[in-house]
Amino acid sequence: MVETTRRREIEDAASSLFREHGYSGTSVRDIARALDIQGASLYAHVTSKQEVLWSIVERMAERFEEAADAGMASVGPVADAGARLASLVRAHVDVVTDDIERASVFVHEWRSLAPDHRVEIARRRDAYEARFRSIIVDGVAADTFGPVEPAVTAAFILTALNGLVAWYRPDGRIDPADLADAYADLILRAVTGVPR
Amino acid sequence: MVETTRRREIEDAASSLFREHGYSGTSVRDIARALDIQGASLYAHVTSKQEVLWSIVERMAERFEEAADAGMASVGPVADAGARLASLVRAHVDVVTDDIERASVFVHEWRSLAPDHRVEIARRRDAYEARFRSIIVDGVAADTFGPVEPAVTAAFILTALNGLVAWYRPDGRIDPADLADAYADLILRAVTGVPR
DNA sequence: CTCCGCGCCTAACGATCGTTAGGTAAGGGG
DNA sequence: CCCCTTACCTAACGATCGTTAGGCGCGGAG
Repeated sequence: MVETTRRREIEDAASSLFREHGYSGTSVRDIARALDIQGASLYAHVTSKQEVLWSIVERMAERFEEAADAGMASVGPVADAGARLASLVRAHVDVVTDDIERASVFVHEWRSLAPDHRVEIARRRDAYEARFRSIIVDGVAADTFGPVEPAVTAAFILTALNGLVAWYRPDGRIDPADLADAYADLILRAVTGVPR
Repeated sequence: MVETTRRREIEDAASSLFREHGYSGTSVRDIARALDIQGASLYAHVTSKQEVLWSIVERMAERFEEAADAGMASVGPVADAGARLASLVRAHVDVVTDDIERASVFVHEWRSLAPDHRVEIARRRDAYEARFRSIIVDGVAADTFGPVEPAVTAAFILTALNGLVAWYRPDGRIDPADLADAYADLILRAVTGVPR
C-alpha cells in the first residue's frame, strides 16, 4: 500500500476511532463513515483492517525509537545518568504530545495485533524499556541515583509516561514543553531525590 | 441478579478475558467456553454482557474507594501531607495487586460501559483523583512538598499507579508489600525530594 | 475524441454477534 | 411419588462483522 493523501486520512480517522472505541470496537464501516464513503470503498486503499492498525502502531514504534536515539545523541554518551534519563523522558513526552491519538493507539491497541506483529512490538518495547533500565543501573552504581530497583523503577517511569495518553488534551491550556519539564522533574526527583 | 458461586465464576472468567482481549473483543460464547457451557446458558445467570462488565467495574470502584477511606482513617486527618499521600498510594497498590485482572478491567474497560454508567464512573474517578490533588495542594502550601503543579502531579501519580496493571504479575518473584513500599518511595521523592 | 485508471458505488458472501424461546435432566422437599 | 427449582441444552432470530466482486463516472494523457 503506497502512501497517498487518502491513505493518511484513513489512518487519521482510524486512529481517532481506535483510540475511543478500541480496535475490536471499531468497524470498517465506522472508519468509512468518518470519511463519508462506504465501508467497502476503503478496500481500494487498504488491504485489511488489521493492516491499518499495524501501519499506525509500527510507525509510532519507529517514532519513539527515533526520538530516543536523537535524545541520546544530543546529550552525548558520556553525560551522567540524570541528564540521559531526562533526555529520554523529554523525547517520550514530545512524541506523545505531538500525536496523542496515534500514541494512544500504540500504547493500548498493540494487543489486537496479529501474533507475529504482536511479538515484534513486544520485543521492541522490551528493548525500549531496557534503555531506561540500563541508565538506572548506571545511576545507582555511580550513586547519582538512590538505591532503587532498576526493573521496578523503569516500569514505573514508562507506565507513568504512557499514562499521558489517558489525560493529556492537546487543546488544553498546558504547554507541551512545560509538561515535558514537569515530568522530567518529577521523574528525576523520584530516582535522585533525598527527602527534604 | 443474586450472588451465587456460578455467578462469581462467570465474572472471574469474564475479567480474565476482558483483560486479555477487551470487552468488544470478548464474545459471550468466549466466556461460556471458559466455563464449558453454551453461550446461551450464561443468560440463566446474567441479564446481559454489559451487566457483567458493570458488575466488575462497579465492585472495583467500590474497592478502591473503601481502601482509600481505610488508608485515610488509619493515618488520621491531622497527619502531614507526605504520610497521607503514602497511605493513599499503598492502598491503591494493595487493591491492584490483590486482584490484578479485575483492576485491569476497571482501568481500561470503563470506556465500554453504557453512557449512564460511564458517566458515573468518570465522576467517581474524578472524586478519587481529587483526593490526591487536595493532599498535594496541602503539601505545597505547607512546603512539605516542592512547588509542583497539583493537577499534573496528581495525574502523574494516578496513571503511574494504574500502570501497574500493565506489568505486575502476581506469580512473579516480587512481593506486593515491597512493591507498595517501592512505589510509595518513588512517589514521595517525586513530590518532596530535593536533588542530591 | 478516446482510453485508462483512480475513486467510489451497490450487492452480496459466510461468519459471528448478543439475545430469546422453549425444552430436558437431575435432585431435594412435601 | 410428585413437584419445583436449578442448571443446562438446542435452535433460532435479526443485526452486524470483514471482505470480495463487479460496475460506473470522471479527469487527465495520448
